Amino acid sequence: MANDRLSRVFSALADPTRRDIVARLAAGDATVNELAEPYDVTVQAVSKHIRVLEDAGLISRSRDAQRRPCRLEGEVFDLMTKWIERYRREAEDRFRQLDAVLEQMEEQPVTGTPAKEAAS
Amino acid sequence: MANDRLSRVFSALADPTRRDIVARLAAGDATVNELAEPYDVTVQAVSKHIRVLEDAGLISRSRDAQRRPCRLEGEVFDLMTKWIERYRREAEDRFRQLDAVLEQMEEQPVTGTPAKEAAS
DNA sequence: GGGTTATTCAACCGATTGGTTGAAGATGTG
DNA sequence: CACATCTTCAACCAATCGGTTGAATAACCC
Repeated sequence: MANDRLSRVFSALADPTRRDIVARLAAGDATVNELAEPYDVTVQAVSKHIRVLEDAGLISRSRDAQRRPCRLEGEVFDLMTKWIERYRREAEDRFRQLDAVLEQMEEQPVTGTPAKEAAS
Repeated sequence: MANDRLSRVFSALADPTRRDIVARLAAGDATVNELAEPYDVTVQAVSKHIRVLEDAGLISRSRDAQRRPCRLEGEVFDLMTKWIERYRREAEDRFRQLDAVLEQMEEQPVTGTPAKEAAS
């Protein structure tokens, strides 16, 4: 369950260590060992984190001898942004609508029809 | 662990059912029962999902008799968008830089200084 | 007050997660 | 080839997660 792309991306970014790794990769490519260095967990744990980020499509990896340098992939961010912006906009639109309704109610207070719909 | 705001938000949105709930709330407020109706899980399960969304600050709730209508909160989206946009921009900048470097390498191929920095 | 409706609490369960240790691959270097 | 380095695989563990059922709250309606 929750195997779709968006779920994997959000799930990957739900961990602060992984977000930190993303942040550091934004400054430049790095190997597993380099990425693992600042944290006080084993390099295997970081390797797992990187796997999660890779599966989510947030990073890609090449090969340089024994090293597997990680690179941040910008594309996936669009996927998130699109989802987020869509619902944020709708929420804001609704907010503006509510404001309008409240304004009108002020001008011309309750007459009849007790308003009780909205969702259904 | 992973108790900071951003972690809670990303984690909340990592579940497709919860994203669906957010999507539906973008169209208008709704009660727990109304939200639970379309899914084939118990209302308790949905209640838990809503709790998670509320703890993440993605929704707020009021009271209407026994009902607890849920409303989408737009603000939190900004938090995500800011984080995302920041690193997306950096990734894209780096991408452009790389392009420039490759271009220059084409014009004037390898001379000396074997270039081996970038991350550290 | 008694019954109904809406929601949550509590305890439990199987799967997943983030971590560990230890061994195995993969690859350059003496 | 032997060895060191970088990375992953495998097995395990405690904690969390998404779900369940059953009981408890909360508020309305007759």
